[in-house]
Amino acid sequence: MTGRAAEPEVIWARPERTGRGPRPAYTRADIAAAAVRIADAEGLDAVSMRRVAAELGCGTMSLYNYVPRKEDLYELMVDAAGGEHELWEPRGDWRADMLRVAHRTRALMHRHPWLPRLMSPVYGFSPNALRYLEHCLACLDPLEAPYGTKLELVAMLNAVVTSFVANELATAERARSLPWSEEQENAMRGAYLGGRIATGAYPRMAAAFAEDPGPIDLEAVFERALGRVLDGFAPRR
Amino acid sequence: MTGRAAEPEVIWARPERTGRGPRPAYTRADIAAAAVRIADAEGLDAVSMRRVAAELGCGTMSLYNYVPRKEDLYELMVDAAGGEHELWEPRGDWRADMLRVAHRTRALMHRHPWLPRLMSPVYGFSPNALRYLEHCLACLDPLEAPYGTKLELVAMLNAVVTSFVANELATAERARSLPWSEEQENAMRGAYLGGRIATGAYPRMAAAFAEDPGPIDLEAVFERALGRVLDGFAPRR
DNA sequence: TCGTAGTTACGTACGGCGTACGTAGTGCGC
DNA sequence: GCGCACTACGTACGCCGTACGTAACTACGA
Repeated sequence: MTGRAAEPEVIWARPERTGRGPRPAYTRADIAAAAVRIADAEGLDAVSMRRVAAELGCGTMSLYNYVPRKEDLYELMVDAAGGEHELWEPRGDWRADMLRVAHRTRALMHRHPWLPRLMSPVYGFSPNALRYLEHCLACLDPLEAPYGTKLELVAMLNAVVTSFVANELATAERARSLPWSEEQENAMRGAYLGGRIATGAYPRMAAAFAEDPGPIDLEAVFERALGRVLDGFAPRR
Repeated sequence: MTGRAAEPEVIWARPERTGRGPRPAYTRADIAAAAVRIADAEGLDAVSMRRVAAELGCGTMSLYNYVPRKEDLYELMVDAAGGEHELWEPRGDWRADMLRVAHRTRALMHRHPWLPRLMSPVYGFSPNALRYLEHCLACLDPLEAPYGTKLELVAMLNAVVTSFVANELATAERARSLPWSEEQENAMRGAYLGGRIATGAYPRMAAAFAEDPGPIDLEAVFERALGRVLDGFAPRR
């Protein structure tokens, strides 16, 4: 063995306590909670090893006893958020159950607006992610399809929900790091877009914007999107 | 006017040349190309203002004459990549045309693996994004639906493609910043997952993994996903 | 025609980041 | 009860984005 720093590992496989040495002062849950608190209050970019350590009240480098790399801290955060997902006994209607899953996921992301950004496929197998996946599959028991198809359904639903919420939250989250307000940002991007469209170079875009001046009902758009995804998996008759 | 540093602006609205002062040494395209070259070769995290300036052969701070903030550099990159999208005259079959769009988008993301990470909804209105959108709408001319629905279709297709490719590339891109190889990473995550499943706590996951030992055909999965999205928008008969 | 305002170019510097490394103290397993 | 694996954490390094100041330069208004 040359250097042991480069040994691959998943944080979930590493035991929280090994027996030897002093009792650790914090649990993984403590650390995740601290990081989540910071991200909720000040945005994901405020989550640094130093900041989390300060929140916990310990030295910066002590954190590295619990979390080998910053990426693992992110994994902890995603898993902690996933733990808030309350599951239920499926009622036998897979469509209704999956709609419920999607709505809860959206609500979760509204509560933790940094979630979409961390929703990398890599973090897909944390303990709570496994719980969540198993629950989705349970909801899909009534659907007659191979598990492969069911996994594709879950993946697609998650993709659509994540993308939708990311869109919803985009400017709001962006505004955190900008030296001007969200309203200014929106006004300015709107003005620019209007100018571009007014050139006549994008006739269909122009028509699209001219089409319906009514306010967009995000809830309806979301519901429609979910319905379409699920329709794609309904057994043909 | 107090400070003019905080005036909101889109980089695309700012003229490349104002007339006064010395002739700029580079164009926006030069800068975008340099950044894209670095990201392609060394990963997105290697793209820093210093690195891009070095690639161009100018001082770090000179870059800020062209690009007010690093985020704008990202916008430039996304737009430059979008410029590679070759468009065509729609043939009248919106389904076939949208499939083609999706396949080209996927190919583009394979060529520029950092694209999914930058595919924030905020960058949605760069010049080439507008071109792309207009082209999608042109492809959708034969589809009898309001423009709102068509935009929803494009958004959903993009979400699915982006999520799919992000999944495809996940470990490969991740391996760039890890001190161990992609194979080690995969082996280790696989071993961990196998261990979790072997506990029996996730019976459906276990069944899913036991179901089909054959190799997954990514192309087929992709095609199926696209088909399902488009089905959701096909006019009911 | 010429002064000057608005540019470009870019060196220096600041505060922050992730984290490698070394040292000191602690408590379980042999 | 010895030793080792662990915890705690200060220091330091090399990055990062970027604010600011200075010098050279050019097109415009007088």
